Amino acid sequence: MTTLARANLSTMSTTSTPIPSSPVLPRLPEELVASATFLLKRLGFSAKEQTMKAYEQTGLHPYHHGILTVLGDRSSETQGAIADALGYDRGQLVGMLDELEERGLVERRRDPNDRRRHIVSLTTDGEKTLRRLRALSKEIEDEFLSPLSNEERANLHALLYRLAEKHDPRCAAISAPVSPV
Amino acid sequence: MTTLARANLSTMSTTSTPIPSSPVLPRLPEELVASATFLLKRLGFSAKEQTMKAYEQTGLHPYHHGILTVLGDRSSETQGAIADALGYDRGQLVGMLDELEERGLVERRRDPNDRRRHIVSLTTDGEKTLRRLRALSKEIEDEFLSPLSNEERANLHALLYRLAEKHDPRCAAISAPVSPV
DNA sequence: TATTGTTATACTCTATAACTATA
DNA sequence: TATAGTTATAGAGTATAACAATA
Repeated sequence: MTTLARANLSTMSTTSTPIPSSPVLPRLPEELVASATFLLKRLGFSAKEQTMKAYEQTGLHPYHHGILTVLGDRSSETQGAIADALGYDRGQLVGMLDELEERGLVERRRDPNDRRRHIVSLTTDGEKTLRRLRALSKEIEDEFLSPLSNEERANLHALLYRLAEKHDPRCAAISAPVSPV
Repeated sequence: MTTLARANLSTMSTTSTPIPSSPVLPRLPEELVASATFLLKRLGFSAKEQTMKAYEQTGLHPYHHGILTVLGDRSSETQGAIADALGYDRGQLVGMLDELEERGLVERRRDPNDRRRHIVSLTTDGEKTLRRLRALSKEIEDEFLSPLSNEERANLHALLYRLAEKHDPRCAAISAPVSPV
């Protein structure tokens, strides 16, 4: 606002006649914006930022949501299976599960058949929290995709999915492709 | 909301999996893969990883490319303008420019009109390196988008750009002037 | 000896703010 | 006093490896 106007003025005053066509507005080189990969990286970062911001109110991180989702999907899993499914490091997962357990959202019990293993499952509170996080995620997604129509959103998803099949094989292990609108 | 067809396979109960190469790939919950935002975050990360990997051979980082591109586009800029254009932190930029300067790719000179400022520009070697990095980036992009046809790539880029206009205003069209409020 | 979960360590980013020299 | 560039530092995040219990 005022800082922009001031910067503009000072720049104009220091040089005699630079290029009058564009104002001094910080913009990315066209060349970079023309790259889909570049946009993908920037938007992925924006999406992550916005998601984390929105999750602050819950006291949980998006990766907590990931864990709860896996457990909601498969009812119970060993820690190793959870880590592998999400691509998390097993050592890191321990701390995340500690936090979820402290809040009473998941519980760990020893596998009687292999006492090295912990079998993790959702508590009732965990299921409730999962439903809340699902709703929150839907809000975030709706906001993030708001510039696009429903058809465009489906189109985008289909294209991203095609890329994910190749670059993020964990996404591709599902049998069927996306059904367009 | 179910844009994906139901996965018909349970975890490990199937023995007739037609894919012989990979054993049992741990998969993400369908619910997550169904989210375009989720895919965007994962793919953004993959793209970043692959780019950094490819840049290793050059001894430079992708953010170095960003800086060189800005300078190639605008011939010379102050450090603050470079940082603002790319969204980098000014403090961080100093170190990056040190590295580029040590390699003789850019040069800093004092602005005689305002001796606080450094005006940065490409050297001849810097221009050559920029051309090399452009070619490398093109290769990376081509590889990353390889599952898509040319038309699909253009389609994807258009959709991503629409999102970037909202979430990463630095990407917004050059022609769009700012209405001073 | 290999594997599951755990813990500790070290290294990379990033964000913040103090500092200088100019204005 | 405010700004451009520089430097230092602390915190988060991440990657790695050592470790105990069990197979």
